[in-house]
Amino acid sequence: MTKTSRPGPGRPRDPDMEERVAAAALQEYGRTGWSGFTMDAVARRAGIGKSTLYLRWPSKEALIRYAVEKHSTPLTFTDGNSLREDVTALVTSLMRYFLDPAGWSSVRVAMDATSEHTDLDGAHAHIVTMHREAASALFQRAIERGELTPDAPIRTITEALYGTVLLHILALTAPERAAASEHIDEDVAPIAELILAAVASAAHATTGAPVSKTSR
Amino acid sequence: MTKTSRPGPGRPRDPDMEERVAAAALQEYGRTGWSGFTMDAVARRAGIGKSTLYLRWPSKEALIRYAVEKHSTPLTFTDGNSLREDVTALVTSLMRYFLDPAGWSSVRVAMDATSEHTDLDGAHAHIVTMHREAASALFQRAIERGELTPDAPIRTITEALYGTVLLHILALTAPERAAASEHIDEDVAPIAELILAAVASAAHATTGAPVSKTSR
Amino acid sequence: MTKTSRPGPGRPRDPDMEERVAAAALQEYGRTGWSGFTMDAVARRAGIGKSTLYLRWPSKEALIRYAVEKHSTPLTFTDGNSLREDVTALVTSLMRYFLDPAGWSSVRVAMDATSEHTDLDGAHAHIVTMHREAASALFQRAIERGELTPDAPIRTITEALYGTVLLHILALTAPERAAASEHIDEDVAPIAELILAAVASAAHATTGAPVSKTSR
Amino acid sequence: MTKTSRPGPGRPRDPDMEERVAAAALQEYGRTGWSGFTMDAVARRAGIGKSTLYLRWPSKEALIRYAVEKHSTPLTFTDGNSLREDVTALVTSLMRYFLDPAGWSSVRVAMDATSEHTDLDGAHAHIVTMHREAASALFQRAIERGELTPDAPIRTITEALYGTVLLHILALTAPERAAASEHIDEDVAPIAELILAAVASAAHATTGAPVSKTSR
DNA sequence: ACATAAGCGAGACGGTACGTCGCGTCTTTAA
DNA sequence: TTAAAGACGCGACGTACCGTCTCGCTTATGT
Repeated sequence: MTKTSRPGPGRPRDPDMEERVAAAALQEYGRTGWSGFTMDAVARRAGIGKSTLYLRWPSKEALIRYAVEKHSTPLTFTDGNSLREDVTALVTSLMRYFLDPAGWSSVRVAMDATSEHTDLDGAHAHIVTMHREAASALFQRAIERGELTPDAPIRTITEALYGTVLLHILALTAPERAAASEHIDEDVAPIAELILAAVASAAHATTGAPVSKTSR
Repeated sequence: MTKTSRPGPGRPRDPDMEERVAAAALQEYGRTGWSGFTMDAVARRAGIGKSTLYLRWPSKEALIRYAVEKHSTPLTFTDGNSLREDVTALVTSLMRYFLDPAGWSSVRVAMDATSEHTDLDGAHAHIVTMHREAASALFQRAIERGELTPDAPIRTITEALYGTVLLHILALTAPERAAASEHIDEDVAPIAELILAAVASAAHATTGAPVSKTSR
Repeated sequence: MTKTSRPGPGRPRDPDMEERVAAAALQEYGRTGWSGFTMDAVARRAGIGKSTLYLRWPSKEALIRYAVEKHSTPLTFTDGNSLREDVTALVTSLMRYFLDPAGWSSVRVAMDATSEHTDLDGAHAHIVTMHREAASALFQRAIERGELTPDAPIRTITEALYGTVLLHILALTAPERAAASEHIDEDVAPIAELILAAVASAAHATTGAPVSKTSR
Repeated sequence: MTKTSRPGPGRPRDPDMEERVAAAALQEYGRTGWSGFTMDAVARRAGIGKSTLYLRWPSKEALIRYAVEKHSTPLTFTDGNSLREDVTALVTSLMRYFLDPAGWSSVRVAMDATSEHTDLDGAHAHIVTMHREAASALFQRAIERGELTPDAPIRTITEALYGTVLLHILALTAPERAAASEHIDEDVAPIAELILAAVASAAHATTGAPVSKTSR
């Protein structure tokens, strides 16, 4: 994305700037979406000139991609002692992430990437891979603890976990979404329970080994 | 949206036009997303003048909202004999819908609606309500048939069903998405199974903490 | 320059606008010259959008050319009774013209046209031809009246007349130029006398026929 | 313009550079006029950095002023034996000077100086004074030789001489200008004759109204 | 010899104008 | 009355140049 060559002569690039721009870009994107996301506004908000913007990022798409990638790792994967604990933590963390403008933007960028001619493929792949790997690690630990059979449909379970949270938030009205972060646990509980129920049943269905008494 | 008054004098409105415009709008939106979705391009593709566009729809948002609402009811809710049958049919139908540019556009519009200043709230509400009611009917029938307890967390189950399908498609790469419609059943089966598993577990438990005996 | 086709459908072009723009353009050009002559400023001053500007004139050069051509005919060629009278009137008129921002701009445009890659050739030809024809008519009448021999070096005399006035003004300092229009006759007299002296001598030298007693 | 203090410590300024820059500046200015005369281009052409440019000249105007002043003394004033000889030599020299890009640039700079906010007043004064003094010396010698009365309108004659040459060249088309230097004498002769004729007439008369007996 | 000081090429920086294109509005002719 | 056409004021696009500002390097003088 940015120039990586040795310093050489000439004024060095301002290292703070990329961070300020990324923040400004996410604020603008979160405020109005693609329509209303203008390079002029980002430059104005970040207090820089447009030429500096285009010196680093060749287009609007490249800039929003950079901003999303830079801010898309606030997910805290607590290494808990049980699947229940891990799933609840992940759902909570995910819910917070999707309620945050930056996190929600990453989802919208992933969706916009499904259009052709958007130059957003890289961002899409980055986002998908990042989340997939995080969830895989979680379920892998569950398998190692014996809470999950090795042949469990991990990919589908992951999709169910992420998708349920995503759609739960997508279905909220604007005022509901604004107030949601104050009582996250109430929203998290039923989703986590459903996922755990699905996992338990799936384990039964495919292997017959009960998950109920596995932990501790 | 459109005028319904008596013919009166003057040139009659072109009845085909709204359909042509809706199709053109969805094609344009599906092609490049918000960027690249221009009224000029829609008018050009539909073979009409821009003023005709603004005569019917007051803004870009109104047009895309209209187009999405018009094309967002191809979901066939087969009134089958079992929950398994109904869920499989819904997941299949949903998968096809999301793989279609028009259906996928409705999702993207719902996402764009989460930004303030987009005037897309109406579209968001329409889409959410439509799907929610359809799913509710499905699960209501299951309760009547005794396949589901009346206190099952229908809303969360619905979110899981829709969300899993949505995220499954969102996570596909561009070539995978292009090829997906040829072997839908392979993608549908694991998702349907997981949902049914979750339903089965939930049916055996009370709403509070159905799987709680698993840990501790 | 502007579209000349039949009205047809569509909103007709604002006929007032071209005049407003030409005036604004000359004011801007007169104020700061090429540097500082910006399309944005012209649009702002004329109260129109930039697109309207570019709808009519494809470039900055085309606009200034148009403005200069439109305002470059205020020269009043009085059809007097003697060469002396005509020359004095032309020198006075020319002096006033060159002291006026619009007239002076036409000279500067003609000079800029001598650069390659300026697309100002048309303006140059227009200005030169206009003045040349006007002066030719003046001297032609003098020949018809017998004040000038038919083989007089009209072209050189014309160049001397225009050139002397031009350089007289070019050599003025800024404050002198600002005050010059208040006492034009003092500046005009010696120039007119010199031109007439040159004409008289030239007539002697080439033909021997005295000009002194020709008139009245 | 340049620093004149004692050497002191530090790297001495490159003596060749100012000449290279002046040449580059005149080439750029002659090529496209003010539009297209960019500091970046001058630096590029002269093979130096922009900071070096601004170290010596505080602005674009200062640079072009310097360049014009540096190259504006190629006029050779032959101290001939007669007014005819001197005038012919000056007209020839002037014609060559105005046909040369550098000389012509000095005229254009003088014209641009007539705009306010250009910081070109110094250049304007320099150019005007330089030429005025040269011509004055010429006519002063003629007076000393008795070829001209002491009360001859020297200033107006000078303006006529310079102005006629200037306008002669200004009225040329691009191809004519390109070919003009090959047959200068043909262009010089009529102009010199006209000026000499005017001088001759003026010498025989008093300043007031030398040709006044012609009319009325 | 070695610090000090200035010149120099390079190039990032905050701005602003370029000429293009889309917005939503307006004003016309044609159906 | 509606359709099609297209001019209009506005503002963002991505590019180029302005004049300023660090940089690393070079080339001198003064210890």
